[in-house]
Amino acid sequence: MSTDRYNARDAEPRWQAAWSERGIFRTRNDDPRPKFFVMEMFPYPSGRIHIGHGRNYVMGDVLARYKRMKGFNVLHPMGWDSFGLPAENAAIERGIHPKSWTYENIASMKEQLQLLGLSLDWNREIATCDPSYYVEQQRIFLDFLENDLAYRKESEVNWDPVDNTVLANEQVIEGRGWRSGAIVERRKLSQWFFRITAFAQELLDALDTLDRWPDKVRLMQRNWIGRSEGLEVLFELSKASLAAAGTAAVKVYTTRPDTLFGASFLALSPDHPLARHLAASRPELAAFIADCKTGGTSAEAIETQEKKGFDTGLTVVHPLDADLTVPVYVANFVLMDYGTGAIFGCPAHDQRDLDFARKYGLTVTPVVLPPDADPATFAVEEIAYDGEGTLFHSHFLDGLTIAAAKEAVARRLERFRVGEEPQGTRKVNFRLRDWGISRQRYWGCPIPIIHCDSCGPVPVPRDQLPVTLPDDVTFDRPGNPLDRAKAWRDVPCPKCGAPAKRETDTMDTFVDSSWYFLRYASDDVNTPLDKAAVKHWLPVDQYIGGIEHAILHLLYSRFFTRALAACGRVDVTEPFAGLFTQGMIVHETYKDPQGRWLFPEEITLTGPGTAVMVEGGAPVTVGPPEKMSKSKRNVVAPEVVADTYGVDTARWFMLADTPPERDSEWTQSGIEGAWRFVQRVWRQVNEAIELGAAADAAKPDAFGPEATALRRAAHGLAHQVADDVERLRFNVAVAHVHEFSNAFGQAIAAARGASPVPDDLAFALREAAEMLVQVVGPMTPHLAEECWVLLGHDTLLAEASWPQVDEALLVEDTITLPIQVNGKRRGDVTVPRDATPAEVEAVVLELDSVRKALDGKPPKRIIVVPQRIVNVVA
RNA sequence: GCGGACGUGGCGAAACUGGUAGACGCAAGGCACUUAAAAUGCCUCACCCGAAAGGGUAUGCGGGUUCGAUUCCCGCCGUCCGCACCA
Repeated sequence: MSTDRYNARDAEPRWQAAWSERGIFRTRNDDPRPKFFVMEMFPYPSGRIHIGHGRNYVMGDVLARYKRMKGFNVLHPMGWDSFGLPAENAAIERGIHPKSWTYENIASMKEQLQLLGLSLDWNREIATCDPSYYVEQQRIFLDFLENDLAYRKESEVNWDPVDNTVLANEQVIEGRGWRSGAIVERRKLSQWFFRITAFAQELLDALDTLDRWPDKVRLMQRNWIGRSEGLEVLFELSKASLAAAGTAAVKVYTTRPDTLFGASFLALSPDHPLARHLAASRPELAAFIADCKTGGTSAEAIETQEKKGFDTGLTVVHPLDADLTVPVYVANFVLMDYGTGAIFGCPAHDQRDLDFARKYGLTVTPVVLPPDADPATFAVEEIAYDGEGTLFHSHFLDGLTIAAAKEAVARRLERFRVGEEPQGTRKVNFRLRDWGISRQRYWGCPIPIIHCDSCGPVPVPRDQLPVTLPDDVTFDRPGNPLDRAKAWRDVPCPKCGAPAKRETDTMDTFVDSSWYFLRYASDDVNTPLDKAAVKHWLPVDQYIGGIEHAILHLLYSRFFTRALAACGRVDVTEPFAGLFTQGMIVHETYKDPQGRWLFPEEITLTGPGTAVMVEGGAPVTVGPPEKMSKSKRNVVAPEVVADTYGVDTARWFMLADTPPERDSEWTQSGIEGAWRFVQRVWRQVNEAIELGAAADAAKPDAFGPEATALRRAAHGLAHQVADDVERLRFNVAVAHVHEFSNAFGQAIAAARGASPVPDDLAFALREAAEMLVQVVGPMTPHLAEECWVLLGHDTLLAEASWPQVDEALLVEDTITLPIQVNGKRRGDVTVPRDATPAEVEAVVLELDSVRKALDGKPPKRIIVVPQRIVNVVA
């Protein structure tokens, strides 16, 4: 029997081959066991991966392997989010076709991923750029179209006037095109949209049912959907303004109808129809509107933009007091696509309105009086008041709370009429916008539409799907190659047969990832969306991925699932029952004296925060830990770790110490610690086999204290780690394994001292070794297989069960209670587990430390918390 | 600006629903084994006073509730994240 080192380099490929040969991770839909669907967010095949990419896959793998041991039919699939801009950039920069670039990357990344020993069902591997995948996406598009969930409308895009091309937001850098450097314009194009807003309320409400999602993510989605309740109010134009306006009234949206008596201006969006109407005959207004259009759409451009207004000279009548009129401005900060594109300004109670009023000399009338403020002297100067209070200066609202005033105004305006319409209408608004999916790009899923001059946009007949991307395209010029692919583009109209053109826009890649989890359910490539299989597998029991997808990907996926249900394609509404957002792996950064980034293997650490270069010994600037990235070179290649320490060491390290939702720092000493532990398990199992009972030894009738202690530790381990893994507390699971290993080591040392080893201890040693191996199986699967063989098994541990826990061993007969006097610990006492509080009290009062503290006086009170603590109040 | 989270030894952290603060690991120091080193095993390791026994102080800071607070409440300070002209 060998107690040499465990040779990961030899063992790991062997076991990976064994798993693969036996096909044990192949999942069948007709398996009768209860299902468990665990998946990690699929990667974009950008090229080589680094160890930082591996953390979420390892976490998912631990759960998948654990659930298999617990008797579940586990689905743990993998795929590639393989459409996207980087492939096109590679084509432009290096002349490689996006398709070859993508598939080459998939091949090498797959090899690297497989190195990690993940228990994936590669039979269900998908790539979103494969026609066998996107054919279904095109069908879904047509389903959405037929169910009024997809539509076409004009929308603004970033336009590069030099390259004559549309730019994605991330290609606009400081308002300029990333390649041409030209100032980006906003231009309107006809584009396809998915009607996610139809589900706004459902998507919001259902967040409450997602109790296994992080609160943070639910909150982010809630804010993103952004529901607000308010009132639409018609402001009639005053008589003098009617002719110029050419309309009878302007509709505004407000969430603060209570402050209506504080209104001092109305502001229209530059895109508001009335603003445009007026601009037609007023060049200075047209110029103002044009001026509003310059500048980027980015957040910081908007933030720094000065708030500007243009006085139209028109006035409107106050809806609650016909004697009052309010001036109408056009203002650059009013958005056309939220509410009605027009607002009323109440400067006293809205900071932005106040700034605007001060700038243009408008009146500021406070109408909400803060509690305890004096109505005679309260005034708003520089800071608007948006707190609670009661109404004043507000006629029939005076004295009401804000909530009551809102209600009173709504009731009154609902009864008033402007023409046929009620003057006020309660309205719920959402911040959420419909999802524009058109991208003027080549490397994406083609939109299955043909544009005909006489028939308009015509869906591609379903029997002609998929519309596949043409391979014969060039990237030597800016713009979308599909626009130039004449042979592909020019087709007859499916309806009338006249010459027509294909839609050359492709879908946003977020569409690809919005239903791939449904695709995994099917094990038949010809039925990519299999309703019965989806019903069987969905929802995903545990989804694991980065927090960066908290909003878009996860919201789009939720929408897609609901939309598909509305189309009758699936029976589920929420795709992900459990969500976990894992932290990143970070690593220190290193720079040479010239300021160039260095790879970790190019430096030698010489102390805390100091390092020198391996070659030449020049001093190295050590930077703080940051997300691993190729550009900063603070990356570690998985194959290097596998070669040096073995993959199990890397897996153990990734799970240890840091809570999985936090960022974890990759360090040399940390990985060495993990390596030592892997070796320790190997050694302990070997020693336990040597000292322990034979595999077929009968269980002794009785166990002495030493053997019992070890058995308690081993059964406690299996119990604890099961709980830890279920709750994804991998760092705590690792700590519990360490704790057990310490106890195991002591038992082994004790056994060494005995000769011969008593039967009960020998049995316990062997049992403990078995349990340890089973428990670490999900975390360090190769090591566990190797130990499993040593233990005499001819099966695979990957197919073994989780150890049976003897519940009786988890409870002790006696229990040690800490004793406090006045809340300070003054000792402890060991009592029978089932001792009554009175019995405990009696024992406690006899304690020297307690007597000393009481100093002969009777205690005021004794609190006995059974099986927890005793507190004596002196 | 709005919303949220977090703050515990030299470091990563643990502490279940208000009940022994610092489990477990890393680093550091000591000892054993060794010709020596590596590896391994054992021991020490929050801070202050003390030779020790023991005592005191400690979970960002200040209050509060409680027999008892890392945990609950209020106010500050700091760090991080999300949204951001949303009427």
